[in-house]
Amino acid sequence: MKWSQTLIPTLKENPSEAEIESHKLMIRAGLIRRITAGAYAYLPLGTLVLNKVIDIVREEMNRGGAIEVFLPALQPLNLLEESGRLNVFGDDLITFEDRHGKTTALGPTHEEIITDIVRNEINSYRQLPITLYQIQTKFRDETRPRFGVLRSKEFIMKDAYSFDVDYEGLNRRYKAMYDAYCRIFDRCGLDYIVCEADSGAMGGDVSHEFMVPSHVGEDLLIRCMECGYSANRERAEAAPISSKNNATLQEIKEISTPHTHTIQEVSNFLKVKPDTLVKTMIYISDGQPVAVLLRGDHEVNETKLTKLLGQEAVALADHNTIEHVTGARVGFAGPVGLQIKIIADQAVSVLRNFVTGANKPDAHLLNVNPERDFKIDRIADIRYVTKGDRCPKCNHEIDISQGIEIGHVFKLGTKYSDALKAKFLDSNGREKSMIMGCYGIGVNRIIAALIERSHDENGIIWPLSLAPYKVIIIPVNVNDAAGMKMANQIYDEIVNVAGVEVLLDDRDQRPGVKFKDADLIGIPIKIVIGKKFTETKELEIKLRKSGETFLTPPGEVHMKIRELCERLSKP
RNA sequence: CGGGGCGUAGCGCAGUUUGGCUAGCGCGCCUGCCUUGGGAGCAGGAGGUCGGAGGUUCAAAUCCUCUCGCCCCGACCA
Repeated sequence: MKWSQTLIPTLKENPSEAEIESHKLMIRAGLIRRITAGAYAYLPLGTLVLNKVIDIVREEMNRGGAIEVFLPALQPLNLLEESGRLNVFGDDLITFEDRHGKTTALGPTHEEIITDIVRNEINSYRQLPITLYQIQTKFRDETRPRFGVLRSKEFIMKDAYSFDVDYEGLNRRYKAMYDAYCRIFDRCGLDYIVCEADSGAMGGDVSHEFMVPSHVGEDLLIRCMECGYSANRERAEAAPISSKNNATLQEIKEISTPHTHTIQEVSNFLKVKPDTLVKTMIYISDGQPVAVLLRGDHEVNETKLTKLLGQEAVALADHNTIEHVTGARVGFAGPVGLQIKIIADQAVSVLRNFVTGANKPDAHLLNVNPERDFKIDRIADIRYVTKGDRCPKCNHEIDISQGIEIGHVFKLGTKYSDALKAKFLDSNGREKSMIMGCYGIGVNRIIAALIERSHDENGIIWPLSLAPYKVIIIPVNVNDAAGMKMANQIYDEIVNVAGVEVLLDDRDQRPGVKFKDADLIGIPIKIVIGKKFTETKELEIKLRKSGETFLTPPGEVHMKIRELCERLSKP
């Protein structure tokens, strides 16, 4: 492609709309333009990169045994009602009314659609297993689109769904997809971490997230640098806190604490650290209030709590219920004297002589101790891991960092096949629910995540596999006939080499402009026809990433390019 | 949805507090000259309903009311 023939609108200055590097660079390099909040247009360069990613995803999904389909973005509400997810998605769902008054949604994901197809078309174990996937635009009315294509209202996703006759089959399918994901991200040149994740609103039991470590990531990664344990925030566990606390039990004492509602206020008022306080939170589970005890510096993990209580969801009790149950305003609840079930976090169970609310207005209790002063009904891990916690596997100190989620694989089990009655007859003629898995990749996010990890002060640094063009030819002076002739000759040669896309910067611009632009758009290999060519008839080949430079006679250029491409495509 | 900020030329911004504007600056764009190894120089030029609507005033980018859009923090988020 010749630069003058395409549209690559580069910008010298940073756009005011962008906050993070990848977003700034995608705009400056002319990959994307914002059309409205959370929706971006891909310009020619961005489209080329997008297609590179899609090609890789498609190849590896096919290799992993998945079969491509293409589902509609328009979805009827009744299927979402049937699966019970209409409420789950709530306001995130983008809907509209058609001319007949029927409400239709723009698909946020496609479990229901694919399950509907499969339940209609597959009836026998003989037709299973099967994994179907598509690459489609998804729509979610994000409360706050952010960071360019990292969180947008409209985004491209590769989503795959597997259907098996049993869990052994699901495990094989899961492994095949997991492996395909590794190949995809490897080929994209991404550094990624696989971490255990909770399956969240998707349902199901086991799941893994593929994360790219980045300080702009919106997810927290809990990792052990010693043994490799990694999990997301919802899922991560900490090693139990040692119970070797031999402190003598002190006498319980009530103390006046006017207007101290929060842990911080109590902590300041009593001049004690938050980790010697215990907070008592009243939750509603199955319609009944339960008390949840946490150390003052810890936060409740509602995902763990929900699972522990065996509920679909739990919620904090409202103020009236709290006052009714505890006899005091919010902020003064404590376990002593409570008539409801008490669940204590493991970290609380090993504390001695701690401070709690007194279940009276403006009062707290000092030197509270379990067993002596109240009874714990259940001890469990119900909190988020925090700094200072230790690895549950090897007890090394845990590391907490941020990451961008680029892929997620779930074992769904029968959540959707039960809800939507996707059943088959097994070899004994018995009807069974299909065992499902689902597997997603954020295609746009791969691009943004890659740029976050691979850029310098001059611009993007593409890996060969995603580069919109592998080679850029820069004739330093387009008015120099000999140089231009050579540029065109080299262009013709390389353009015919399979798989080596080349861009010829034929603009009548000063060399500085062309060099800056070439660096900005991140083309891996640069061929410069300038001073050296005039002097010695040699061409200069320079690598974007390392800055390495080679001088090559024109006759050997295409061999050299081949060689460099081979070298650069190795990890 | 709560809190904060911003809408002035394609992009980045000044001017708004204290009304006087025929609205300015840098980049980009167009023409010519000159220049050609890291975002050159000179000269000339085009480009604006100051987000929109209404109001106050002799006079509004500037003050008031409403409205639309965008960004940031939070809440939210397979």
